[in-house]
Amino acid sequence: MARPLTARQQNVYDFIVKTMSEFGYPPTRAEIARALGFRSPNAAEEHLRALDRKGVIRMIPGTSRGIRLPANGNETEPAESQPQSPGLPIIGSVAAGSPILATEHIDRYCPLPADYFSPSADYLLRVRGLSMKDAGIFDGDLLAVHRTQQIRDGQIVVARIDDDVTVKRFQREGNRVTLSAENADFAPIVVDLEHQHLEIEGLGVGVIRGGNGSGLH
Amino acid sequence: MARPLTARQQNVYDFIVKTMSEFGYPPTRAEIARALGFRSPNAAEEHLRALDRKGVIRMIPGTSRGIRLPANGNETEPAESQPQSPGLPIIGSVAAGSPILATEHIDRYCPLPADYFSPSADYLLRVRGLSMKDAGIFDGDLLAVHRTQQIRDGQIVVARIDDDVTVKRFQREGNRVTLSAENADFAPIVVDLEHQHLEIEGLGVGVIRGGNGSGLH
DNA sequence: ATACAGCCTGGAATTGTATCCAGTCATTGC
DNA sequence: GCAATGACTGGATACAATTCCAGGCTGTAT
Repeated sequence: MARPLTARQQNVYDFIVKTMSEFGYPPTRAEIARALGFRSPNAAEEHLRALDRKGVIRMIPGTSRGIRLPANGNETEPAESQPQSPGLPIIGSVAAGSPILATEHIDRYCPLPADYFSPSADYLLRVRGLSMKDAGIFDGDLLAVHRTQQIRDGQIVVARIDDDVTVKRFQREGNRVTLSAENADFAPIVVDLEHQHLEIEGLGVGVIRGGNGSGLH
Repeated sequence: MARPLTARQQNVYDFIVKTMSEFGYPPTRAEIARALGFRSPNAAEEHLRALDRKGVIRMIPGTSRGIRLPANGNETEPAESQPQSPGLPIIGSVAAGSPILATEHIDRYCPLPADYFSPSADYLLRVRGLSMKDAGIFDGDLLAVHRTQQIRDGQIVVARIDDDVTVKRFQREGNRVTLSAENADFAPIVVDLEHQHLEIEGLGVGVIRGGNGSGLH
């Protein structure tokens, strides 16, 4: 399934979602063109065709405002869309192996909208151990993760090194990446990108503690 | 507010709701007429006017499919319950004076159900300062609070001493209560219940960090 | 080099839709 | 009896909206 929307296509899609949640009906070509600054409704039409081809919308021919959003992952506005999402999935623990993203392994949800965090959270990971205690992340906490590879220095990331998944603070100097724990008992991990493979699973965007009866200690 | 819809008006209204939940956009006059067996779109138009007059829909003039359902009761089958509470109120900051419980000072909500925590949370407080950093509560974090006076030793409480509100760990020995910060830079506060007044606002039951774009540091 | 997708302008044909006008028929309240 | 309201038919008009056609300009694959 080819799904990489271009930046412009994403703009159009976002405007459709926004319009539908705000007004209750989809926009016309002219409205899209006006909102995005096109001088021709045809520009909007072509973007709609592209979005339909990629499967994120469905066009109903010959119908005014004939745009549908198939059941799918969307975000932006909660507002009053009918499918009430179960919330953010809790997909596993860090330091207890690899988090598994398959739906069948998700047993719990935290009823928070994804866009409560910014950038928006894609899933939650339960953190094991105290390696990040000086960053305020304790054993049993849920870490909200935004799935991305774009990391800036000093941010907290979920990284995978040889099938080992950890939460660490990220620092890069040329080809050397340092993953630091926030706890004096743990030594930093230095990865040489030329010889070792480092995969970034995502960016830490939030922490939740005390949910599901785990309490506060 | 006169609101008794006639049977026919109810039919039209039901068809609008059904169409919107099924297709994602409202019907046209012609579609309503076809569905209800009218031979003229004008019949639908007049019903729409009546529904607009009675306030159950809103018509947007000059706009195709320009029908909106104002926030209101809906029915049929989409299994959509609207009594969606706004979530937990964020009622103020600790260490910046007294938290005010009046509704007019609540500007933000965290869209989490109260019973996500256990015992359930009644409100959220934004914590200022680092006095609880060793307990994983950092500056800017939201503390979920369960309003109660029943505290056990070692729990984290929101306490009020002479109009000063703080978050501390609670310890009681006879008539002497010790409120300890979780930070070596802060000295514990010892309260003699015979001479000083100590009011317990509630019990800390959870922590949320990173919401509302505050990010993770 | 050439082809192709993405992204856009400008114009125009055609159909979809909202909306008005003129009536008909029945029911209800005054 | 008469006005008011609800529930329509039938037809007409003007604008809203989709959709096609003919381009241009930028990249990135082949």
